[in-house]
Amino acid sequence: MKISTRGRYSLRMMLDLAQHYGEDFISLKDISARQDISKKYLEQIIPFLNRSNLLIANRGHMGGYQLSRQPSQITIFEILVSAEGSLCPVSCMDNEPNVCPRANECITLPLWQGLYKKVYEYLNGVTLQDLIDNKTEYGDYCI
Amino acid sequence: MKISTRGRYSLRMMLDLAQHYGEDFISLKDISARQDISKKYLEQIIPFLNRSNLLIANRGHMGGYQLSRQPSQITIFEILVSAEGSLCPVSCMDNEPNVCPRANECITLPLWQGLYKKVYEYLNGVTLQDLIDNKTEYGDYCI
DNA sequence: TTGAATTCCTACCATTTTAGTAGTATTATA
DNA sequence: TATAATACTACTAAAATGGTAGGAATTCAA
Repeated sequence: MKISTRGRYSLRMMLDLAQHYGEDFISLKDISARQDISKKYLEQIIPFLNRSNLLIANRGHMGGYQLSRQPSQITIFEILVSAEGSLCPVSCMDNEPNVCPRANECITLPLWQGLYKKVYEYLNGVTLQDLIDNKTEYGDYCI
Repeated sequence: MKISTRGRYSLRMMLDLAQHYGEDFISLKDISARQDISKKYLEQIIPFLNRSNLLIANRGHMGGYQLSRQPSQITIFEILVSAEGSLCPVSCMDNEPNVCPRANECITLPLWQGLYKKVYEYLNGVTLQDLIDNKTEYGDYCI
């Protein structure tokens, strides 16, 4: 039930790009230096975001990346799904529904669906801009 | 961001025990047969629940397990935390807070805290009895 | 008091996932 | 054409996941 580094690093990359939104293309070298994450690893992660059309990429000299939309138009849900794949809490919810033969009588499925709904609603309600503006609502919940 | 089989199997075990609450001790052999999960694997998983005082265990002939409380007094959150360890979405939230040196200026931490709050509130609001009664609120959310 | 049923404990193992590193090809621009 | 950047492919070490196996300890009933 953890977000992997792929998801966390992806979010930090996207936030870095959001904080430089409106400027020229931002290179992974710069992001790597600012975020202190190996550039080679960022190279490996960024295709997931690129495929989801969250970015505009430019190769070659002076190349790099830009957000394809304004930071206020990109939700955290989109980013994490792109980076991590499905955020469904159980894999039997992925792809087509009811792929599990027990789905109809499964007493736990409604629980997982309800949990997913909460996760979706929350993460889809927060944008990159919200995080930059520190607008996130949260409590002191830990452990 | 997936619940592992340890968490899912634990929940199914607890539900099985809940459905036989008030009866004698229930053996893993019976649970294994009903739930179609290897008894040997259940043996390995159940100590996590036992340590959290969710169960009463009895060894030997006619032994087995019982819930230590009524099904309406055991929340899904308790079960999953016992089985999976912390449900915090990022490991930097585990154990003592602010263990990460960047915690104070971390722009993403409030997001993870907010997400955890939602997960906690939801899973702590559902009991074993709720699942048995099919009282879970959920939507049609799936990828 | 012996045998069967059961939990409890420890060790082992194969597979998959995670978190990278490395090298090289490709592309764009100055 | 040199250079700076992405893009792609392959490799790898370590950890987590999802088990299996064997036997010790315990309890009860015949």
